[in-house]
Amino acid sequence: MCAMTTTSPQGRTELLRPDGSPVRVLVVDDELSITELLSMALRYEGWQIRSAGDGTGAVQTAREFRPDAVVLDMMLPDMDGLAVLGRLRRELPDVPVLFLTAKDAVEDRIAGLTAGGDDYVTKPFSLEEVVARLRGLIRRSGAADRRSDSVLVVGDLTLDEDSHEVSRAGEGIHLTATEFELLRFLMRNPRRVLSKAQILDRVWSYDFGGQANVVELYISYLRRKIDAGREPMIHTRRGAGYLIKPAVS
Amino acid sequence: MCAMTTTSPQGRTELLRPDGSPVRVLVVDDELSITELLSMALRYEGWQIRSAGDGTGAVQTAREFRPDAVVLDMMLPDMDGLAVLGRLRRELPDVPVLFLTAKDAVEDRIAGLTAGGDDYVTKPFSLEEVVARLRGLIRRSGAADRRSDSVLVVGDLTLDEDSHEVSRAGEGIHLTATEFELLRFLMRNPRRVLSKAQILDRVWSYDFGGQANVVELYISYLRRKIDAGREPMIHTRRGAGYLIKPAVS
DNA sequence: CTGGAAGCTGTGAATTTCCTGAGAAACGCA
DNA sequence: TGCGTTTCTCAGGAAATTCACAGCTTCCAG
Repeated sequence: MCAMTTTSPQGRTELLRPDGSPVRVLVVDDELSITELLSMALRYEGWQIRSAGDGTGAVQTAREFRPDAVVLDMMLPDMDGLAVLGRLRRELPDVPVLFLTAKDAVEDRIAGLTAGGDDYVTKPFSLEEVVARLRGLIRRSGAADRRSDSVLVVGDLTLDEDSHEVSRAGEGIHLTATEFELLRFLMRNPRRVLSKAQILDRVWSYDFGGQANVVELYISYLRRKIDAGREPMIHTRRGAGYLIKPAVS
Repeated sequence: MCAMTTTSPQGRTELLRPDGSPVRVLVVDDELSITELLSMALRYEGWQIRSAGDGTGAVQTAREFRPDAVVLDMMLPDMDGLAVLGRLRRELPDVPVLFLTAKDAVEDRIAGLTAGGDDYVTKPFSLEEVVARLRGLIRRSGAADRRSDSVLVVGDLTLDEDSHEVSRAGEGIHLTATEFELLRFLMRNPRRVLSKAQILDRVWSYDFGGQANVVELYISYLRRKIDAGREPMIHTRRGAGYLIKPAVS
């Protein structure tokens, strides 16, 4: 009845640790709104989340929580991001870290860090991006059970999360970054109606304040590239949202 | 926490908690008429309901009531909706929340709310919509989730609440949003006569002031699409209402 | 058999929702 | 810096949906 399954609440396949327990992620940011937002979204992935508001708390929590991955803001009140990283590494030498950083402060410091297999996203980020990067990190770190499953397939449409390659019926399709994220979100929820609000919340960055019809616009772009001439896979449910499903159905 | 389903003697599927006790829902709104309306409708679902009129009361009640889901008006007298959400989350990190919000306030403030798996409906809402969304949230918040839970079946007629797809005898049928909600209401109460007043109260928003014969109209639409030629499933009980049941009977 | 009540449905108009072209602004890269 | 690409706003138009109205049919009581 309540047995552990490999199917997440969304009906997608879920990352699990080798022993079947949920993946653990530690979120470190001093802005409460950010930790809340991330905690929510990552819990929804079926992961176990703890959060900390500063470097000291992060190291402490890490020590007893033993996370499989850490989301770490580089800008913390009490400690420099690098210092936190150092101490984290002393506790958990192999844990992969996803850095959160301001847009402009990227190049200099992060570049070297990600060489070790870590990754980063810039603020403001989209949740799809964070989730995707985290999944990648966890998958590559070997903490998760199911390895090398980075390809989403819906009908004759495939999307590779690692190489960012998309093709339909074997034919390669070039997508822009936003188009790619939108399609990934759709494909991670096949045959499910996703409202424009859900899509906006998930695919666009959390501070996006624009018109909601960007979703319509990008759906329109995607259709041009994905459905173009062929049997349509992206469908509108008027008054409800959009969904993707195999063409033959 | 995980929800399971059982079938009541009336032939109606209801959500239950793992230990067999009824699902608990906390309703938070400052308008008494709204909390009353919702409490009534949700109790009718077989759920256990508590209500609160402000943020403080909501947090207090949540602490001891431990609800499985919360219906939360974004516009409360003492606290901002987001503030209430924050405190609720501290008490119950994983409880799903259904937000009630004014129609025009959608764009600005909802951003980010559906990201964590929460959902919202705009005022004025229809009860069917609230119930359906709540069922979805509760279902998805549980560890065990079977896809079939989202599919209603009556005879050879099926309705998928996730994909919003309807088919009879395997043949897909396109329904508009209102038709879909009406059919869902009928199918959730098979073999039961539903009066036009009941239907109006559940399927149309609570402030609907139009002609009562919209129900007849939409029943007519549905028949054209569902029964069209085939053995009829939607029946009129003159002077009483309508009911749906399997064709062979 | 008949009249009224209840229910059914065609017509059409108002409204909502969605799609998409055009162009401005922002971005990335050389 | 300059150029091509990407993102996004705006607005017009197309299409779908909702609903009122009114005439018609069906049912039933007397």
